[in-house]
Amino acid sequence: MASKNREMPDPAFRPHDHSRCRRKVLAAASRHARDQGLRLTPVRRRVLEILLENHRAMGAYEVLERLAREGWGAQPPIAYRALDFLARHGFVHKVRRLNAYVACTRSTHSDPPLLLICRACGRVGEAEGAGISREIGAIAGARGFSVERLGVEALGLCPACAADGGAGA
Amino acid sequence: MASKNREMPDPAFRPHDHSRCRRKVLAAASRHARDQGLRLTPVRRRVLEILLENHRAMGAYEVLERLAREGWGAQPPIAYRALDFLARHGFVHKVRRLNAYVACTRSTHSDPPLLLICRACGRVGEAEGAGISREIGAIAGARGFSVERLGVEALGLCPACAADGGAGA
DNA sequence: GTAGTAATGTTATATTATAACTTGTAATAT
DNA sequence: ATATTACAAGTTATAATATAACATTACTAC
Ligand SMILES: [Zn+2]
Ligand SMILES: [Zn+2]
Ligand SMILES: [Zn+2]
Ligand SMILES: [Zn+2]
Repeated sequence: MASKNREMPDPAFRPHDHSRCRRKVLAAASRHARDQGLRLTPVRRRVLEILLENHRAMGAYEVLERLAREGWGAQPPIAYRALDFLARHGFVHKVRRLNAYVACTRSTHSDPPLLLICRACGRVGEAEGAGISREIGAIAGARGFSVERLGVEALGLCPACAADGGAGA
Repeated sequence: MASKNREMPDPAFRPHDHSRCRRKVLAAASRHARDQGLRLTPVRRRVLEILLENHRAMGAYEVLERLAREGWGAQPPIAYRALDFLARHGFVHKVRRLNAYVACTRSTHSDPPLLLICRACGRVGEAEGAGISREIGAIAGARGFSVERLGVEALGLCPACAADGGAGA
C-alpha cells in the first residue's frame, strides 16, 4: 500500500509513456462499463478519449468545441450530458476549483480522490484519498454529520513547475 | 483540543442563541480587520452581516439583491468585490460545490476549514481542518507536489436532517 | 415489428463571473 | 489647505458556465 505509492506514482506529474497510459485507462474503463452494465456510448467514450489526451482538466465548452469539430452536436447539453455520465460513474472527476473535468487515471473508480491541481502547468494529479476520507468522516461524525460525498482539492505546484520556480511549465 | 471540539461544537447544526453568535463573529471580524489594517468598509461589513443572518450559504446574486434593495449598487461587481475581499481574508468561505458563500464562524481566519454542507437544509458548518491539512500536505509532498491552497467540502446530512430521515428541514 | 426506455439533438434561457472604465473617497504629501 | 495618490464603489457591457424543455433517434424487450 505504502509501497504501491512508490511504485505507481501519479503519472500526471512525471514523464511517462502517455499513449500507453491512455490506452490502459481506456481499456479499464471499457471493462468497467461492461461489467457494470453501463453504456459507454460513442460520444461518452469520445469525451473520455479527449480528456485522456493529456493530464489537464478541460472545461465543458472546450470539450464541446472538440466534439462539434468532429461532427457531433454543437450544443452545451451534448458535452454536459456526457461529462455528467462520466463523472457520475467515476470515469472523470469534476474539478470544482476550475469548473472543469479531468479523466480519472486510477484503477478503481470508487472512493473520492485527492485532486492535486498545478497552478502553473494546469495538470491535475490524483492521490488515493481513502485514509483522508475516513478521517474526515470521523471528524464529521463526531458532530453528528454524515458524509455522503467528499471533495478534496489542493492547489499548488507540481514537481516540475516547482523546479521552474513556479513560473509555469 | 479534543475537548474543545466537545465544548465548542459547530453552531451551524445545533440550536443556539444566534443573535449572540452573530454579534460575536462580527465583533471578532472588526477586531481582526483593525489589527491587520484591513478596510472593512460599509458594503463589506454589510455583506458579512447578511451572510451572518443564518448558517446557510448565499449566492453572489442573492447577496446582490439584498444590497440593491438596501440602496447599494445593483451590479454584480458590487457583490463580487465585497465577497472576494471577505473570502481573501478569511471572513467568509466560498463553497465551491454550491457556487456560494458562507460566513466563517471560527475564531481564527487562518487555516482552511473542512466545510460540512447539509444537502437537506442547506446549512453549512465548519470543522478545523488543521490535522487533515497536514496529512494532505504530506501525501502531496510525497509526490513532490507542494500544496498552497486546500479545499475540503463534505456533502451530507446534518444531525437534525438525519433525524428527519433526510427529507429536509 | 411494436412498445417502452434511454440517449442524442436542438432551441432557448438561466446562472455565475469578470473586463474595462468612471466616479467617488480617504489617506498622504507638499 | 491643496495637490497627489491609492484604493474603493459605481456602471456598462459581456463572458463563461450550466440547465430546462421538448423533438428525434437508437437501442431493448417482448
Ligand atoms: Zn498519462
Ligand atoms: Zn505544473
Ligand atoms: Zn449562529
Ligand atoms: Zn440539515
